[in-house]
Amino acid sequence: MEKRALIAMSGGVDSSVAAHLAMKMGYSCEGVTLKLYDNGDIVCDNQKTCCSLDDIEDARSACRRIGIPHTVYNFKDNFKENVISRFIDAYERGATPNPCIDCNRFIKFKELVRRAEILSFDFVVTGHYARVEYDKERKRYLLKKAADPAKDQSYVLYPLTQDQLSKTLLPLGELTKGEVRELARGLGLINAEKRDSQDICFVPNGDYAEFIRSYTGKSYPEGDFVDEKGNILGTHKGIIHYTVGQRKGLGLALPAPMYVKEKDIAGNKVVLCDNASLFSRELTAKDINLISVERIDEPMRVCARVRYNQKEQPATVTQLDDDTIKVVFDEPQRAISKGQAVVLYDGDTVVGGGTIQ
RNA sequence: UGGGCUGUCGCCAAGCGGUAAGGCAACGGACUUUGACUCCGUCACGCGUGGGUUCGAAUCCCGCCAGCCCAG
Repeated sequence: MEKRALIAMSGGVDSSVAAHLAMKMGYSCEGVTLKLYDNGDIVCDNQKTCCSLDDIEDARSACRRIGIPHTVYNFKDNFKENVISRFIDAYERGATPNPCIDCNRFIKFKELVRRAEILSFDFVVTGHYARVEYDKERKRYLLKKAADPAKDQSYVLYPLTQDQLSKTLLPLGELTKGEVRELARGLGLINAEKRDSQDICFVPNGDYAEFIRSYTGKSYPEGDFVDEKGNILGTHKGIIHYTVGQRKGLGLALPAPMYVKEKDIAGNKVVLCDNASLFSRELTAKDINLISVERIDEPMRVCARVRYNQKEQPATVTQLDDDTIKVVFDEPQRAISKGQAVVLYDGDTVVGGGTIQ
């Protein structure tokens, strides 16, 4: 019997080509676009979103071109609860969230996979640049980097569980972005030249602090910028405007550039320092997910990324308990930020990852 | 009121007679399915103000204004 695949289609080139490739692989395919929010809910002044009405139309158009049915699932409530709320909570706690990872973890690979099962699909397909393989010896599904190192997105997929990986197909893993666009052109897809998405999808204008303010209706009071000794350097615009390692937007004219070292939520202070003081060697991460191994029993040599698009850095990881790991880098890392993900690699294989504390 | 010092881009600051360095900030762009970082570009026809000297002044001279310090 023909296996059925549900393609998560954003309206962009990548997922459209992924749909085509899934077809070619012989699956019975159906495209779905997730409605994650209403444009009226967000501050929207242009079309740079990944889930706007136009994008749904683009996805529908691509499906028609490819010759598969297209539907729209309403995930608005789920998105609000698991992505937007967590995003805001993180900023209010002084952390720096990565909503794309939450969206993958809670929406695309959890709720969508669950819905797919109910509707008796065998697989969920996405346009992520990464690879899933089954390792017979270890009897585990592995998540690996994409063949195109420039577009690799394995970092944002580290939360995938064995069960989710077993039901996930990532057809773009072996391709470069150029090849994907070439395929799209050949297929006559209208989004072949559509620009890559960027910024937070629900904050298309990039002003996330303004988004939080208008979304919550709260005000985030001004406070002091202080140096590491506690000297007051100036006044900040409200603590949610800043993130660790940030330089721009402080508005302070000091002899040398200053960066955000940490945020003191209780004191409503933003602590500033010079670049050199931003480096540290270790971190702990919670809420972990391990992929290539069941558990890290002994200190393990890995390469780790502390943010998206960072070159991996050699480190040693130890597991402290079921949900906590500690990572010690060979060299100090710049601006390790609470709320961001640390992802561990063994060569091209994702060992696992967690949320930096 | 006497004496001294200072006044150059939003902030700091070079310049000391030859046609306005630099840093910080800001703004714009590149990069980027997160926030950041980074990179590139822009940013004083004018140097408190009014005169004067000079081929030529932010740079020299005089007056005025403003600020700071000391003395009453």
